Amino acid sequence: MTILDVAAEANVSKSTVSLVLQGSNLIRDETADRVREAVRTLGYVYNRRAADLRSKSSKTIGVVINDLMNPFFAEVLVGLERKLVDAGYIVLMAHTSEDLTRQDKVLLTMREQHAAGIALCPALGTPALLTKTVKSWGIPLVVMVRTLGTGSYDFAGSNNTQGVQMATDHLIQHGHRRIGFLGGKSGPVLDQRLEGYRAALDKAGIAYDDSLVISAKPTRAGGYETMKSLLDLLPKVKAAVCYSDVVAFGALSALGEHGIHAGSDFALMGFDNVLDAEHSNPPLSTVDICPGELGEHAASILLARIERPDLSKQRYLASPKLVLRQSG
Amino acid sequence: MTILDVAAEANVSKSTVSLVLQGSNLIRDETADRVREAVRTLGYVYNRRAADLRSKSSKTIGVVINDLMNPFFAEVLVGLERKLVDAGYIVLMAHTSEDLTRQDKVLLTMREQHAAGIALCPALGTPALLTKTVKSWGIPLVVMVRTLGTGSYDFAGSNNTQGVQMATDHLIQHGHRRIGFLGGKSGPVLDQRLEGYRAALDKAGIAYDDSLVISAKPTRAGGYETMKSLLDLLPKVKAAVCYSDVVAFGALSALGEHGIHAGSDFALMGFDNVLDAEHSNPPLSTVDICPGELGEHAASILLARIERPDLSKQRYLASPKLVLRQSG
DNA sequence: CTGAAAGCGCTTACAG
DNA sequence: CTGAAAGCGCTTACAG
Repeated sequence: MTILDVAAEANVSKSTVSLVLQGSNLIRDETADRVREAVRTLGYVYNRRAADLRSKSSKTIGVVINDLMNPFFAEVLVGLERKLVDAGYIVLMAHTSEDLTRQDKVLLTMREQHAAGIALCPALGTPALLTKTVKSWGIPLVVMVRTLGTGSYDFAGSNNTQGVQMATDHLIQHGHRRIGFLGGKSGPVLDQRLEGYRAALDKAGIAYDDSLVISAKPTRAGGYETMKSLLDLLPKVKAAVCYSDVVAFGALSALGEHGIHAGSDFALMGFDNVLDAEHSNPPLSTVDICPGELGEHAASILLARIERPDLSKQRYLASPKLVLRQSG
Repeated sequence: MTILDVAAEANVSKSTVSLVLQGSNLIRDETADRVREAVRTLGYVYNRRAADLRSKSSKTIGVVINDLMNPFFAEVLVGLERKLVDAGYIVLMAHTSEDLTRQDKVLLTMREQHAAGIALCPALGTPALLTKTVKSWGIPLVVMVRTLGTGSYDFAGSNNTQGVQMATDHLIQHGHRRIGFLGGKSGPVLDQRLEGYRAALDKAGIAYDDSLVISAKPTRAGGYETMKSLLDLLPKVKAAVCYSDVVAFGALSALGEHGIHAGSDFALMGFDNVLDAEHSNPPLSTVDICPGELGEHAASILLARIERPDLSKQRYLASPKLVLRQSG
């Protein structure tokens, strides 16, 4: 079943069918209607891959995510996907679990599939060079969430330094002087967030104390472990800002286990404002960077780049907003 | 840059290049090496779409998910994707947000893209007929999580009735007679889980009480609302089984707000055993259906169907296991 | 406004 | 074991 069959049914040439299918206005309405009628009666299905091959275009976008288990990335992905589908694209999705080998593999696959563009949340340890590599393939790229060196590439992320500074400030304003920083693994995002933490401390004239900063994977388990360490080592600390909401959820669990009530006994701040933060136990005070919108912006940036490859470097940085709930 | 360039570089015909690229053993090792060398020096990239078009095959699988915001589905997706990628496929992902129109649209797109198979978690309200429709397209289909009528189609899900019965039994064995059922929206899964709830009650000689069953969206917000309703209307009820873990997390939040401690003051059971359940506040007692493995099984079923279209109907039903933590 | 012709980058019988 | 030829289902100048 091809356009040839449709052409025969509608008594036109296959060029005419093709033009109608593309919504061209070169064809008389009457003829176009006849073609569409034929499409319907035959149950013809457009073969987009053949069309893409011939026209050297593509309607698929590759998106590579490294941690879907984290609701933050799930929300980013949903926002991104929605926007892309609405623009007539379909997403080739791959999950790396922070595995660089896997990331290279799926990137190659997306290249073989002739993706029109790639939205990448790079796995930890990704070389900054990757942005140049993808560019050399001729595939538009938008990097998400984690910066990849200081080169020139399209990016959608958040102002991490400012955000964590706001969270830390808030704790300081409520009288806390000894404030923990929990979770996060080495990488650009941790560096930026830690910088915000230190900046807030500096501004308040509080000395930075290494033992208050406990690093771990940005997961619930990581948050749980870091909070337990903090409680064991420094039982007098009564406040902490977390690397992310997910880390904060784990910390909440550890707090609960110790019979400590977040909010009244201990002030805890998250980061991201994932949907779950509104209904955690207790509801989490956090820094809102609108994960879904971040994904939508990434999509817009990529789409713009595809349309006009010579655009100057695009950059979206979510402005953090403090959201105060019960935990801190 | 095509196989013609590679052929020229390696001094062979393009047929030979094609054969080497496909790993055929028809080509002498020496020649094959020369071709691979040419591929490397030229930086040639295989055009899989052209190959797929010509050979009428496809290495993409469509997967449609309706609620990625729910960690259960995220875990299913990750398991599914991992298995598919390892088998040499790449996934075309779409998110429906329970929107039937959107679901129809992405299904059509996947058809136009010539997906080799489709893994579908149907949106609520999907007509049972859909399995036949997709079959009529000639595309292998595996339905996930939610059954779609009683027809003959490949399916991967869990034994919901048995699972909820186990959770309810557990509560009954601990002396509870008035047990709430919280959350869940009308659909096959809710019916099955409710059936397990009633079966456990029946077996224990406890009358079913309509006012203890409170329905709502299967989200944290839904769980929060249903628990608040339960607490307001029936303050003497001290136990509940939830439609899902996510609902239970919301319920935990409402419990906390009322100063009620899950575990000692109120027994709460979840369903799914998502990763988060281990580190909620308090850690959630739940029914484990291994979401990730469910996704892997869905992949295996689909892959088997693609390999052998005439296989008899395949069905995977996760056997639920009780996981007792702090909440109940 | 519509048709005949060439071609996108591959694969696959078919010869040799 | 390797090459010449046809063709997958489309699009796109080019005529008319």
